[in-house]
Amino acid sequence: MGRAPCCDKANVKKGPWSPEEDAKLKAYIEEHGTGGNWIALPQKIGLKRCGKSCRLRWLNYLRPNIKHGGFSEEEDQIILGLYVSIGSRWSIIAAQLPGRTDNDIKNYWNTRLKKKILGKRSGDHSLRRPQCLPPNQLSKEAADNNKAMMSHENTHPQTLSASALERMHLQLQLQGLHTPFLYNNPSIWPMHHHHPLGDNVLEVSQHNAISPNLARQHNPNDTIMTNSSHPSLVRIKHAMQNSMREIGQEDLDVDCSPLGFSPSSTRGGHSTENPYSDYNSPVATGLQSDLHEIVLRGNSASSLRLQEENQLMMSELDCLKEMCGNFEENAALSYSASSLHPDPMFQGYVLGYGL
DNA sequence: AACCCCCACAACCGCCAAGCA
DNA sequence: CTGCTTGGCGGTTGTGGGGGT
Repeated sequence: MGRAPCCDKANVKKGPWSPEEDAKLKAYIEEHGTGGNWIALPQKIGLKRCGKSCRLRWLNYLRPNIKHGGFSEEEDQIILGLYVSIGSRWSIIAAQLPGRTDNDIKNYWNTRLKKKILGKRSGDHSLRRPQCLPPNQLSKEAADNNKAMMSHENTHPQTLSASALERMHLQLQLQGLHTPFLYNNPSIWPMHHHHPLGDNVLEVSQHNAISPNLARQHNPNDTIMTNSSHPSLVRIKHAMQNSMREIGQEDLDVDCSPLGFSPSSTRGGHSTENPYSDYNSPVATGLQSDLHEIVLRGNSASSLRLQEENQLMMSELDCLKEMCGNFEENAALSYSASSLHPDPMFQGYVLGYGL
């Protein structure tokens, strides 16, 4: 048995609101307020609309001081910065832009801003994978293939969500970086040797490992980035900090978010605070758990030798976890995990994911 | 002029969590 | 504790207008 409908769907009007309906709703709410019950409101004012529809109409269109269209360059920067940082949590992003609604920002992002950013590259090679389709195709294909993709993700942990990939694309686009490393090593690209990040991968150089164990397992063809003073990491962090400063959000901590995880614990929340601001928060801890889970899932069918290696890796990760207090070391964590993973395909995946 | 396609935006849908009886 | 109602959220669809052929 399904969920009880919020209203009598047979007797409610759908589709665009007429000026008369708008006037009725606006006049009533301005005089009486919502009464704390949207479901009962349409009956009170004689509107043949669903309560949820009334609420949405009020919040997104009729409410005072709502701005429509005409997004400024500054607003673009805020939206972009926050999207890269926290993903599609539109209500949180909207909270940073007075007069803008989450719906408005969502629409603006999906129809214009994303194209403006990602569409700069003509002949976009990142479209080689279905998850990297342009926005309009992305939503349609995502809907069509959702079940298949979910199933695929269960059995192929190296598959990134479209959202995570998109955010990585954007980050790299913002940083304007290139790479010869993964890009030049198709053997480690997951998904039928299609690069997980399209053509944008950060260039990193070989580096001292954080411990002898990490160094011991270091594949000479691989790249380990475990030192927080590594120039590339410092550069990324500064770029992130600068972009946050530019949009007037220097108090927003950029820690953790560059990993690109989308912690489920924040889904549906009502908080407008930055979920990544505290490394020891449940969200940040969840981030680490996500990484552990990814690594473990990748190892689920490992041999005994690989299991032992995995055990070693996990203890290394625990050490790193203790040390992780900022972005640089979070990046290092993902790099270490990728470098240690026994499956070359998986190494490439986490390596990319970490950025 | 008619048709088609694309785009932008409004609106809807289903899920989730909080609150309450 | 359980189940129901409600509000909030993000994803998706529907619709109308503009431009191209």
